[in-house]
Amino acid sequence: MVVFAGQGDARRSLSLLWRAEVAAPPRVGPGPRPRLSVDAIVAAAVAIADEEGMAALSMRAVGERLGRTAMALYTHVPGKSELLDLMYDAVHAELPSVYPESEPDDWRAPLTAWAGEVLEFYVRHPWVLQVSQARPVLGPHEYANLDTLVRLLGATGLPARTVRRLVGTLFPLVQGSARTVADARRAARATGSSDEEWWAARAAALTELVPDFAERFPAVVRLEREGAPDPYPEDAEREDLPYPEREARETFRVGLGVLLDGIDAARAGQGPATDTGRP
Amino acid sequence: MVVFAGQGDARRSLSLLWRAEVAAPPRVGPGPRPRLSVDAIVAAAVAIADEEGMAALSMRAVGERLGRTAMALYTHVPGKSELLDLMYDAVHAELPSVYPESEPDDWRAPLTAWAGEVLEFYVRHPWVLQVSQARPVLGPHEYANLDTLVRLLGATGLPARTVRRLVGTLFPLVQGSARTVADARRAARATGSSDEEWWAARAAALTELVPDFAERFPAVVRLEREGAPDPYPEDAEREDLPYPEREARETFRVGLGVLLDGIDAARAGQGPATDTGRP
DNA sequence: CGAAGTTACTTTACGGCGTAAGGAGTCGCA
DNA sequence: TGCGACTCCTTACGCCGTAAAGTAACTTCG
Repeated sequence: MVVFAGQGDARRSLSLLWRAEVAAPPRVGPGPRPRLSVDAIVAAAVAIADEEGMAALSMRAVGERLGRTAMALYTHVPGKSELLDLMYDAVHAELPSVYPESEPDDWRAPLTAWAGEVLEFYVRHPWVLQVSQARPVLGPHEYANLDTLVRLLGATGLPARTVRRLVGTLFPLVQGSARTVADARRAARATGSSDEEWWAARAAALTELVPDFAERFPAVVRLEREGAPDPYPEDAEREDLPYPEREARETFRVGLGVLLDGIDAARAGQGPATDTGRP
Repeated sequence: MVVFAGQGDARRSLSLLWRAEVAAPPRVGPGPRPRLSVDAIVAAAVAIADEEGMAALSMRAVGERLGRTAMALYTHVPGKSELLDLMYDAVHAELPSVYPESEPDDWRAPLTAWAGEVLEFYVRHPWVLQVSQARPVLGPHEYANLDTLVRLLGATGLPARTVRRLVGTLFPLVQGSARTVADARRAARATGSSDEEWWAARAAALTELVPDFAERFPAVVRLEREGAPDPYPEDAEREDLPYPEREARETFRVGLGVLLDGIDAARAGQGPATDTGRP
């Protein structure tokens, strides 16, 4: 009728994402009372993805969990990819937005806390790392988290251009670590022995098929021999964790520390590496 | 018959991955001459993934491209996931292993070159970033690339433990940037205007549905206003590239630079952030 | 030289997936 | 009271990975 023609798709997705913000008419009109809701669908889908992984997430599975058929979902949600967007944004609501500074002008502690919080978040919901971000989701809770990070990075005093680029650096770092931690945790859950068997079979076959491995990849072999040892005293608090996960978390700590050191260097010099205008 | 019972799976996968190394009997025996080969199958699969993306990669599609049926592949390859492993390792053969130093003891230039090379590699084969690494592939070319990185990092003089952790930091960084560059490039290919339309519809719907966006996410809004401008003189060489890709590449450069600055700091101090043993 | 055995590939089929199309039942309102 | 809007269900289509069984090509052995 009026001018809105054609853009229905973007509007539909976005109004679902921001549905809490839009004043919800308190349900009138004809038709049977709905026994399903967007929130219930999203919650069921998230539960499946959390418990059984992304591969087990199907429209039929979500419907079954709610005691409905798969097709019933399509009344409330345009399709699976939009449902994924909704799941993605919904879980991001778990992330806090306030990170106290331990002392005035302390940007490092809040940033570290933010990264740690996001790491735990990804480990709780590893499927989030598999949601394609080819086109951004643009939901409220993702924006809130982004806003938080930008605010914390702003405290470094670095120019907006640099902040923008550090955002694009911090996210992959945390995500990469989260993937490793999540994998370590999954491997630890897998019957314990069966996973070791897998590795044993793999290693045996490798040494048999590639007897000259050590000569061909000396650096890797040396690293595996020298790089792995002694859990650090600091991790005593975490002694409950299995070794691979401790390793992964330590990698995260070190990587983040190095990056923050680099930010510090950029701050001090106002940026040999960040300001690209040569003198 | 003999002792090898049970472990056939790992052996099968690994001997396929390392098949070039294993002395190939020059084909004798009965039966029709094979018109298909592992290499041909892997090449066809890689071509499909490169050209049409991971979603278009199906056993039927690979078979069709080779003028065979899908089931014909199963004579040469155990299944789709093993084929993915083979594709993954095959393309890694493109990565060089020698990165010259510009001057003696220069670890920074080779590392930067390595990261750049790997970035271009991921941009050429973005589907590689979608191959699940829950269990490592353990192929020869992946090992070669890993060995190269470890060697280059070894030149920093940092202890093996730290090197090990930096490996786990550098890969996600490059992969994250590669994802962004690849997305930017794909967006640029998509008819040009249609992608802008998508954004326009999105933005219009957003401002309509969330009129108080600027008040709720002030940091994000400020960043978008201030962080985006002026392409740098250094990028003149790249003036051919569309703006989003230039942005993504600049993010990569800056992020990597900051991380290398952090490594430099760790080297200088032998590590406030990397050596975790408190004094 | 022919039968037997091995191998490469095809055909058919099964149970999954996302979702289009159409039908059945429930409710508010004219 | 009945119309129209609405929720949910049934059925069906064309994809997917791959198991099972059949066919034809080829070497080897009797």
